[in-house]
Amino acid sequence: MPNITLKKIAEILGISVATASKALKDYADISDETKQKVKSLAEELDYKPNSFAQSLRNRESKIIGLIAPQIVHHFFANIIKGVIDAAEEQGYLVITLQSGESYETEKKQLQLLLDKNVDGILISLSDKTINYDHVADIIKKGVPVVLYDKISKLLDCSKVIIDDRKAAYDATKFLIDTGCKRVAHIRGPLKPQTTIDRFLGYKSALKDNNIEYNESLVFETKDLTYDDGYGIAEGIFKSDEDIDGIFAFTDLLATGAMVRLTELGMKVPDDISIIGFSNWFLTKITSPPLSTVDQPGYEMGVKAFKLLYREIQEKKKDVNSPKEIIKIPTKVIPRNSTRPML
Amino acid sequence: MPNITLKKIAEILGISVATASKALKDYADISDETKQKVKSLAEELDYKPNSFAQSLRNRESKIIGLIAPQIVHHFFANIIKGVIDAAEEQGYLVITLQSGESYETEKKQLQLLLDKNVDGILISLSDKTINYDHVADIIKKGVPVVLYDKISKLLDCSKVIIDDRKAAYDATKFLIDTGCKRVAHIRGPLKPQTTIDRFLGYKSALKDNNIEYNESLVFETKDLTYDDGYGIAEGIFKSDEDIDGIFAFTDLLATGAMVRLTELGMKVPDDISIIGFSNWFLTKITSPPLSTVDQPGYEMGVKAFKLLYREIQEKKKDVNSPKEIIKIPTKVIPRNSTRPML
DNA sequence: CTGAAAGCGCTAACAC
DNA sequence: GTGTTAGCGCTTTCAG
Repeated sequence: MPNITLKKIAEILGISVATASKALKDYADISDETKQKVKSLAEELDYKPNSFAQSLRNRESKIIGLIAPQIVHHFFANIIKGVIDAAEEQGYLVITLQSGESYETEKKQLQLLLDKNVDGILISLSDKTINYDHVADIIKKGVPVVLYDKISKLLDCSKVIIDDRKAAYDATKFLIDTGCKRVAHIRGPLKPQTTIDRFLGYKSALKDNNIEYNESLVFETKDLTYDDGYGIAEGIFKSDEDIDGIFAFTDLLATGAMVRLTELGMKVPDDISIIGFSNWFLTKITSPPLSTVDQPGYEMGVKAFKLLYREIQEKKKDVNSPKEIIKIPTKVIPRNSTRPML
Repeated sequence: MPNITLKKIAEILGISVATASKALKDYADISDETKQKVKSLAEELDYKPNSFAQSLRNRESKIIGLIAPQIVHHFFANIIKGVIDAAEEQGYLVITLQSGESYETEKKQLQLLLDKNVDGILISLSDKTINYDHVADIIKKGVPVVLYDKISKLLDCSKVIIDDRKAAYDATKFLIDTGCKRVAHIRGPLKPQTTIDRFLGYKSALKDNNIEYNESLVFETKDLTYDDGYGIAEGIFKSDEDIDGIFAFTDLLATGAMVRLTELGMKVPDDISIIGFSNWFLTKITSPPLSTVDQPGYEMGVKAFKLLYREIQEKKKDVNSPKEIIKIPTKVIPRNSTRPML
């Protein structure tokens, strides 16, 4: 059951393959009559151009690659969804790969995508990636690359990121505005840029509100899990610093801390206000529901694809506009783990 | 900066393209010396075969398509991860698409994948899909297709599913074994096969334990959300049936019900035991942590790919082994929303 | 052991 | 307006 090819259509109609090809593409130098004949026969036979042949000729696959550190992850899943939707709208399909936060895997994945001749790559760097040559190399080769979320300032390409610093600033300010005087910060190791940025946002919100930064109000966990939040909470409870507010690096950390603090007899938000980060699904069902910062993953995915798409188009036309960095705005979602605004 | 092609390698070495090609593929009729020369030059120049040309010749893309109803979904995200990992191991890449539970979209997506000449397709049917011709058609055309999770018995192809009936049976039996006498069931509309199967499992567990099935212990919600669980709980609370156990169709439903029931003054698990379904992440952080049934998504993804892979191989060899249906076993995860086993 | 030739299906420059 | 030709890069007979 061989597939319908242009050749077959041409044979049936007694015309040349070239004419058939042009007719389907509405070339100006083909008569309307022929166009009609070709098109209707193509329709009738359910002709589908062979994508391999097209790609081989046109040197484009209409496929892009997407590398995420994780897939089973609310935020990244949303990004992936956004990318896929936006891509589909432009006739692109998406090959998704996950690095699992491993530098070696990330490197390998990148090569797999290149081997498949994807038209461009969207990548979020693994936390463990410290050398960026693998990405720099392909950028140098002229492959359109856009970094999203986990980026590196050392890489010269377009990027889409959360405005982490501002987001953290807003969250911290929100705590202060709702009456907190001694705001603690729970975060992971100061390694990824996001951690640094949120920490800086936290600090500058304090400063702008004339609260002195106090190192002993910063609690560092090993990972960013629920258990880490749960574990660190006792230290907050026992601290002599009269902590009355917590800005946690993630919702998970916040939730863990909230549960533990409640167990220890503190009332949230009356004794202590807690705000998380990401607006994960789970924040709606904690008790009390967790105030948080919404990180619009879907939108990020859409924007990332659009940037990449533009670069792909520009590459075809051999133009080269400057790299762009898009910061996606976030917003504080007040729920009941913080006090109401006065 | 043109790419390295076989032609270039052949030119440099003063041999023919054909020889170069065969040398790289270790054909028996090429001298070891030539093989070595070709291979080392290929290595040196970082030669990568052009995948389009290969695909065009070999009629295979080494890409498979994956359609899921949702991506932002713990269970499906796990499946996707499993598929991608298993595929990568065999040198396959995965194009992921989401139907968003729409029949029309599902149909369109399928076509997009076909147009890209994927070597096979993994699909989980949308809840709204009632006509299966779009899938039946491509199976008939000989495209390897494996259904996973949301399947239809009407489709003649290999399938990977959760043993829903047994899982529900086990969950219900677990409630009974831990002392529940009047077990309610919360579920969505009896539309997808999974809903039916879990309902049947619930019923037969009752029967096997000499508990009469009672229609008024079955609560049907419109959707499967937290809010639906929350909303239906009052009915359970006010019921005259002395309900002391709930088997909910999903963790979300269970969590919503648990929160509401607690608000209404019931003690979980002392007054009422609750067990959910799926072992979503959130079950670990509810209070009390929710007992549930683990649905191994990752494993399902791996198995689904393996089945598909086998079919792809068989198709190449033109053999045709019978379709296979794999049921993935689940297991009850006892946590604190149910009483301890005696 | 090696290479010439054909062809996968499509597109585009160029000729008629 | 239409057809011829060439070629994208690779694989695989088949002839030498």
